[in-house]
Amino acid sequence: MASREPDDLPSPSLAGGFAGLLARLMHNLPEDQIRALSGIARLRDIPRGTEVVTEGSPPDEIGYLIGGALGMQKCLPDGRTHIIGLLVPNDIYGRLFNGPAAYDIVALTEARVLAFPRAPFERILEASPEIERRFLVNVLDELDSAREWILLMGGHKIIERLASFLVILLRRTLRGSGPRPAEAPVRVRIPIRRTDLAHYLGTTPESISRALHELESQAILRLLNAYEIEIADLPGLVRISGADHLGPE
Amino acid sequence: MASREPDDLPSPSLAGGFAGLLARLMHNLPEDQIRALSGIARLRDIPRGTEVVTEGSPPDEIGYLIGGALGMQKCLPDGRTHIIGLLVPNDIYGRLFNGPAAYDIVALTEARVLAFPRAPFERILEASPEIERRFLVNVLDELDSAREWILLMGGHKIIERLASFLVILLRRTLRGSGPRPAEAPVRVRIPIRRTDLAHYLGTTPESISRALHELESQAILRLLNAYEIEIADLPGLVRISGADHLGPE
DNA sequence: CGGTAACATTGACGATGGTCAATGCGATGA
DNA sequence: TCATCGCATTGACCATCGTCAATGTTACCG
Repeated sequence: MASREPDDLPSPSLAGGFAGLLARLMHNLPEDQIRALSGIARLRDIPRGTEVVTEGSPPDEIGYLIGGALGMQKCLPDGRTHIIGLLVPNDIYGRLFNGPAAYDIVALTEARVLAFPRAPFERILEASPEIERRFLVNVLDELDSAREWILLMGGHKIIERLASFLVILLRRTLRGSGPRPAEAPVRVRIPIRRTDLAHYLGTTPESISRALHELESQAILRLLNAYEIEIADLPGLVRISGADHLGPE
Repeated sequence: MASREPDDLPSPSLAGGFAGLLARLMHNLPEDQIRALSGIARLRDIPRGTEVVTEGSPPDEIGYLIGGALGMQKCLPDGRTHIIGLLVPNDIYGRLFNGPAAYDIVALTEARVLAFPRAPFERILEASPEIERRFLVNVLDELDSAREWILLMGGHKIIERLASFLVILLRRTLRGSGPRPAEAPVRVRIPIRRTDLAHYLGTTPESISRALHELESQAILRLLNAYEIEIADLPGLVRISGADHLGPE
């Protein structure tokens, strides 16, 4: 049970104009500003493993992730790397006005981004406070996401952390895709390898594997293959993720 | 070895004018805007245990922490609480333009803050893009702090997490206080109780205690009392923490 | 079609740390 | 001064998880 490619590009067939995407990204913006932004946007496909942003160097672009997954990671002195943030479609990366990046950003899968060259983007922001405020709100949301991860990492048992991860992944995956599919079993794609996921959750691939199969044996989910799972009991997953831990299962 | 009061107010004897503080908070701002901000600022002393911001309700003020410690915490369905962020002097809290707070903010010790009523603060921000951009940069820094914590929580052994915590605490405590005292033993005050610290690091008070005394037995630090420690071997502490950065700032 | 590479899984074992219970210590108040 | 309260510490025990080694599975390449 192992497929070698976690890659997953939903291939949004957008032909030239990004106005729709941008409108969703920063809704309620005046028409002319949407047009100004889409004028400098460039669609880029990024092969897996590419370093999109390198720690210590000021990033030369702001990116809006459309497909695939990016990981923010930090290399420790002992050679190991730690993933400290996962970017899924609809996330933004890059820094503004704010010096060099503090972390590497690496494509964990093949990825597709809408890239804004940094300088023109900043000029547009300076010229239009509405966009800047929209961006500020986006950063505040990122901050909430980060705090959510801190909460996740506080879970003692890794099955709790894994459940939290899946809940968050589910929510973020569904985010931005129309109406919520009510209460049917939902399929989710884990966009990264076990090793990366393990680093992300502060554990090991072996423990990830065991926890996943433990969840399967509890009928919380089904493992279709190494990267596709089907959530069969979402309330149960949520319960494990943080609420209930009185009895020993 | 236990003193009941972790409280600690450095008592900045500022008499009426906050211009100096504000100038440091948002340096490079024009004089008139500093004055506009200090016009609406209010100094508040907050007793320990007070809920400064309550989850779910839009905060009615933006705060700049001067003394003491605030904790951002989340109450889980099972009644436990998790600390997901620690605010030390020079930190900012509060949300702008952005809906209700996602977490409680509680005074872990007696604390002193410079409070800006939300509405006038937002008006000043809307009227002056410089301040707004400054605030954006501050939020981006907060985001970096949060990611730093995620990295910290990824450490497998709690002695690593504790060492990371102490390194970060040291840096944040020193931040904003003049030049660095070169290589002498540094005294640091842990501003919170063992239980809170344990929740923060995703562990238990017992393990915190053991890790602290383990560090002492390695001559990395000395425990003066439950809340005051003296860092005797900073490089050693950094080495154990796994990271290699003790940035300036 | 094999063969190999890359990754996931599984099992065994030992270390780390969570849990429970008991004890120590400092502050506060009668 | 003593009693008590809140918290920190310490010790014993055992569940959990990290580590190492072996095996299973899939994709890719000759």
